[in-house]
Amino acid sequence: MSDLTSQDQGYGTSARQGCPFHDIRQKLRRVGLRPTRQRVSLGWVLFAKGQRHVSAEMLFEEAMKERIPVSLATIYNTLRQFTEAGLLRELTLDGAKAYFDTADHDHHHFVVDGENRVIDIPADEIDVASLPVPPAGYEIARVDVVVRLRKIDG
Amino acid sequence: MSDLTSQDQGYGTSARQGCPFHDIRQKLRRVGLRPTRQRVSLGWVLFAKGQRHVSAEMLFEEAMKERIPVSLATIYNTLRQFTEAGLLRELTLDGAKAYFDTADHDHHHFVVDGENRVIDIPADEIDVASLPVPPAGYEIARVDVVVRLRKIDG
DNA sequence: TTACGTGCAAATAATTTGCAGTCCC
DNA sequence: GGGACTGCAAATTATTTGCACGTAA
Repeated sequence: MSDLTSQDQGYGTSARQGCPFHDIRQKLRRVGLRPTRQRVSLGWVLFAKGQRHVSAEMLFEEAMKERIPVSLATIYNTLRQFTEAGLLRELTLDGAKAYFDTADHDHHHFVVDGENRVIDIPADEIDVASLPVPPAGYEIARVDVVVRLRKIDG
Repeated sequence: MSDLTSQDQGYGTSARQGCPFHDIRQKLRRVGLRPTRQRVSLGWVLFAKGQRHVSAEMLFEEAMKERIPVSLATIYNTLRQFTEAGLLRELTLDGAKAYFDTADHDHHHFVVDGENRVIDIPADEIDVASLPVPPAGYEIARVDVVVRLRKIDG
């Protein structure tokens, strides 16, 4: 915020393959969020750089690595705002940490019991037949399937 | 612990319908947990009294209501131990709170977005066809389906 | 008896919030 | 310029832990 004023949009030219910054800005505007420097940068990490599952801490470290000046509080705010805007999905696993994944496709998740790792299950590899009837007054907003894995004894 | 010594096992005779305390003791012994006063009492609340989904806080309040002298730390310990023993299942939803449900049947869950409410989906009302192939070295331990509900706009 | 369990209070860990300064439109 | 956004640090919330005492086997 003080030592990076000259890197307003680029964070080094090598990171600009495909120049997705404009796309990110559009994406943010479309959901009513001001494309601020932090949001655009974090959006780039999440949507252009291929980070699919992150916790607040992971995104923070990723941002540090990319020389994106951002505070942890803003990471939390941004994850929340992106989630509320529908750009991300919260995925809460055992333990107290929340994970977020990019929400642009329909998929489910493998999670390994003790590990902090989440693996996508492509939508066509799983099939939920016969959804239950929701209680009166409610409709199904979405269905999350979490397939918990166990290391094969070895 | 000091004012309830005379209620060692009964907590009032009216609560003993069917006298499930012995069953609870057996259940605990079977999984290698000493049937202490607290564990038996909490087990009774969870398994005999029909409490199906609880958070630590809910179980604590329930225990207070039943005049079961138990500390919050013991609630946490007990929930953890029961879960490790396979008597309970942890169900982590959005937000920081963990929920636990009795694990003796195969079922999934409805959850309503903003509310602290969990509703069982009977196993026969949902059907996951075509499970995905787990990554090499792993096997599927269990599949959790969470159907998120939204109040029909009113 | 003796190891295991429990209660208390203090310690952690993740996340949120209040407020002063900053930036986008 | 003005309201939305960010950063910092302090506050909250859920949960864990260390240790002295109590209790089941």
